Amino acid sequence: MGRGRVQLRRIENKIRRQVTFSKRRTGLVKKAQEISVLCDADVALIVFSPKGKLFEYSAGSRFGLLPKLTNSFNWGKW
Amino acid sequence: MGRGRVQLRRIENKIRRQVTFSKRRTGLVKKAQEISVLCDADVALIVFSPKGKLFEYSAGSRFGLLPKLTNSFNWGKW
DNA sequence: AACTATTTATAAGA
DNA sequence: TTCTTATAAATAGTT
Repeated sequence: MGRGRVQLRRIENKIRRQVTFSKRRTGLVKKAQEISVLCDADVALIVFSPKGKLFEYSAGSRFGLLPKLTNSFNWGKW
Repeated sequence: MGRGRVQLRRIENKIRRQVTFSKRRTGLVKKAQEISVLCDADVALIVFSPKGKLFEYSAGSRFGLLPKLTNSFNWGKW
């Protein structure tokens, strides 16, 4: 979507990669919210930016404790 | 996207809800794959259909063991 | 399951 | 980074 077609490979330019990450993370969370509401589905989404910053969204009783778990767990970088 | 605007609330018609779930689950996984590849991000997505069927996608070393964990864990319905 | 009109997401630019 | 805009992509309703 946008001015050009998407090539499905890592964006090498750091700035472009960060901008794309920011835009797509917003979109992905929105889609996760929508399917959970529209379809009454339990959804968990956890995303780490290339810099290691955590973003998440979850809905539904199965994932009630997930935010606490993800925040207390030491994910490290492996 | 489509012939009408989306109202962000539970789709009451069971058939329509299932069809929408199927379409949007596919789209959501695709988006998760794309951001992981394009932006070099670790991503975990876990979705339960209204019937309780598990769907998931994960990418990146932080989530290397996630498929095994999610499959062995008894999620139940709470 | 396919189709297609339309909405929505977003790539590039300002 | 926030807004705009042209265009690609997703999908709601239909067949």
